[in-house]
Amino acid sequence: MTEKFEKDLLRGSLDLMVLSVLAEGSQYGYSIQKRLNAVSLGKVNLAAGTLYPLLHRLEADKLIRCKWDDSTGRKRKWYELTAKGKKRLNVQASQWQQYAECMMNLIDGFGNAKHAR
Amino acid sequence: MTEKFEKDLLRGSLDLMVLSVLAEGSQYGYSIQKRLNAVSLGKVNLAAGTLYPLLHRLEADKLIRCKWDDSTGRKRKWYELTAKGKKRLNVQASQWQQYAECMMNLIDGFGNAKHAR
DNA sequence: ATGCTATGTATCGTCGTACTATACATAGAT
DNA sequence: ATCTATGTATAGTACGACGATACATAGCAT
Repeated sequence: MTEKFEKDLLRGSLDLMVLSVLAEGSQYGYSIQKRLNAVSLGKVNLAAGTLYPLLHRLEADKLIRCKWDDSTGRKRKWYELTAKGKKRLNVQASQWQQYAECMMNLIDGFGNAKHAR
Repeated sequence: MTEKFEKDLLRGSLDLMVLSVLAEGSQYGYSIQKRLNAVSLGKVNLAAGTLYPLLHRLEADKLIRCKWDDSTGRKRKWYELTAKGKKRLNVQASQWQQYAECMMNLIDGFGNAKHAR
């Protein structure tokens, strides 16, 4: 049974996750949600009440821009990265990797699969 | 100039960090603060207002236990992991590693040192 | 002696964000 | 006709990291 990550684990990296997904190409809210769920093997399952405010925040910060499209039957709000958003993605990703390296050093030896079972 | 990590990045992993440090041996608050600062190359610099409530929380959850010691001149509150704390450390570390793997897949290609400079 | 810095622990109020619950609407399937 | 999946949205809540503040002592410099 795949369990969700503890919510606070994701805190601070959800923005980065969404920006990363959008870097693969334009998406709308619901598809971002499904995509994150897929790449995380079910462990990231954003509630709508998390995702949409987050998208609105990114948009307010000019990191993404959107346009409505109802030409395909469904009314969807498509998002894409702005130039500022791409820059932010690089900065955030870089910072996350430093953070990860730091954590790895700290927890090295604990929680390895072979010990945790 | 080394900059601190964004605070929200740490949220959800500070407990794990502190548990990891205590797994190296008993420490008191101030020394934990200094130790985290050292291993993170200055990027984790916990404010006292962050650390002490955190320690009290871990203690309330029986993950750590403490005893005062003023035999060395300084009055210090020494903390050590409980059995429950060690278990929690393994679980949290394992979960963090899964989270990290997931993030790596997502942000692979962004923020690499060679791209970010 | 006096002041400054580092050490050491503690609490309070604020802010941001992830969550649940709720709401609404349409498409497709049974 | 009803149920599920799709699709977007807001309101209220919970909680942790932070800055500000407080207090006390040790050691050092002037």
